Amino acid sequence: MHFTTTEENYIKAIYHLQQGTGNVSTNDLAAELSTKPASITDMLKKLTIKKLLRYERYKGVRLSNEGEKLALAIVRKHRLWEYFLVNTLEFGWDEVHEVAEELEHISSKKLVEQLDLFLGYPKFDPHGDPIPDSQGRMAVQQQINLIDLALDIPAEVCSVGSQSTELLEILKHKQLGIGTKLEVKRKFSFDHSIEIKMKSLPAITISQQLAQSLFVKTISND
Amino acid sequence: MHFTTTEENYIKAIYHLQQGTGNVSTNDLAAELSTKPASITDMLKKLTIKKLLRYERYKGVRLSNEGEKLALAIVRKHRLWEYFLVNTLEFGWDEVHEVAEELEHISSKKLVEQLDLFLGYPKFDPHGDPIPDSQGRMAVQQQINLIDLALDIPAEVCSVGSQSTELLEILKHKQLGIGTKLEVKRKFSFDHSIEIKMKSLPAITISQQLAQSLFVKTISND
DNA sequence: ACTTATTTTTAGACAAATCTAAATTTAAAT
DNA sequence: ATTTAAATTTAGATTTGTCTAAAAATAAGT
Ligand SMILES: [Mn+2]
Ligand SMILES: [Mn+2]
Ligand SMILES: [Mn+2]
Ligand SMILES: [Mn+2]
Repeated sequence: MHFTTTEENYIKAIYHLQQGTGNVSTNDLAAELSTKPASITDMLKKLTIKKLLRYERYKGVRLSNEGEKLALAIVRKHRLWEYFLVNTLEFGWDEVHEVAEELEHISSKKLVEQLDLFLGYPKFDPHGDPIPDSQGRMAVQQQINLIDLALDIPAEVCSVGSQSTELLEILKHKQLGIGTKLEVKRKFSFDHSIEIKMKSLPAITISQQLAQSLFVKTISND
Repeated sequence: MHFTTTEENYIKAIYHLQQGTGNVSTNDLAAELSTKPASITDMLKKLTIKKLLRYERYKGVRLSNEGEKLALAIVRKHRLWEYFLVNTLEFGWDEVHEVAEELEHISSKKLVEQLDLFLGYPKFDPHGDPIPDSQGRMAVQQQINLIDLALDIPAEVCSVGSQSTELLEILKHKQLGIGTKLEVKRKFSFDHSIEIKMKSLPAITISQQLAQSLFVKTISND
């Protein structure tokens, strides 16, 4: 079965948005793909007929097994090309995404496998995101301690180091929690406190102790 | 200015067909692109507005300077990618064309330049066709003596080693001339004669003397 | 529970690239 | 110079992916 670039972009967008457990909403997809909700609905119907996803009107959408297989193949290509661009062609890691958005749609199976071989079967792309292997399997996401996160890398809190009431209290007060997206802006060597920035909030400083109890993963905006 | 994959394919097809001096006909383009003449006419109008070609109805078409620049950029990408596939990813030279047909439309300028650098600025692709440099310049086509042409390589007669009446006579009789497309099928070590095959004609044998007076170039069906 | 707001879907339109069938222009043949 | 044939262009229709505006369904607020 062959799919258009547009169809593949929809499948990949759904894949990224469905990582939580819930269904993906039409509006979220429209935002992700920079189109209008009406266009999303049309395409969802089309992709449902092609058996790539399970969709019920007004109830959101999830990928079928078929769809997830396709999504992983595209993500695999995207991240392998990013690795190639950075490690072989000496691109900066901040300039590869756009190019990979095009390269991920090249269809040759042999190309992907030979590229993977040539690169030495890398496990993570330049942004720290895992590269699916030819079977769609990938290494578990690296969880980095927030204290070790490099400056200006978008990340998302994915686990906490303790369940204590005291930790919960301070997290609530600072508006931090599982899923919070942030970047580290400064690190102070005096007391190892760090300054972090969350979207649409002023930067705040958190202590070494607090930072050490938070684990983050780099964000796969790929 | 940005162009669609389809537009680029038209430009490249016109480039390949206009290598002689005449204008390119609608029918020839339709055959080359596997579309119908009516579709060609529509697209020619569109590309004329975009100043990529000079077209007058019923009179055929040629690329403008703009169009030729674009064509050379696409051919450059196509042949660089072919070189990459064969020399870096260990493809066979017979399995790269289809893939390069897709890769030639990736738009990143930096990608092409870095790829060229990585490959060491190759001058010819795996089929012997010259690779345009970043300015669109390319090495002159290798002219191989027919006696040295390897078996089963499609080639085209591009010059003769003498202007003698005698040579002309035998060429005419064997239906050989400038532009004749052929492949060498066998080489006989006894007298160094060779058996050649021209499309839609039975194979014929020509002498060492005749073969030595013909020069061919490998055919750029890219 | 009822009203309002938000989300989602439908209906109808549009641009890109293609096709078929018919009309027009150019070329070839008598 | 007509007639015939071939090449090319036009006219009208189709498919894909998108849009706007209006209708329908769901969620939120009181
Ligand atoms: Mn990316
Ligand atoms: Mn990435
Ligand atoms: Mn080729
Ligand atoms: Mn080639």
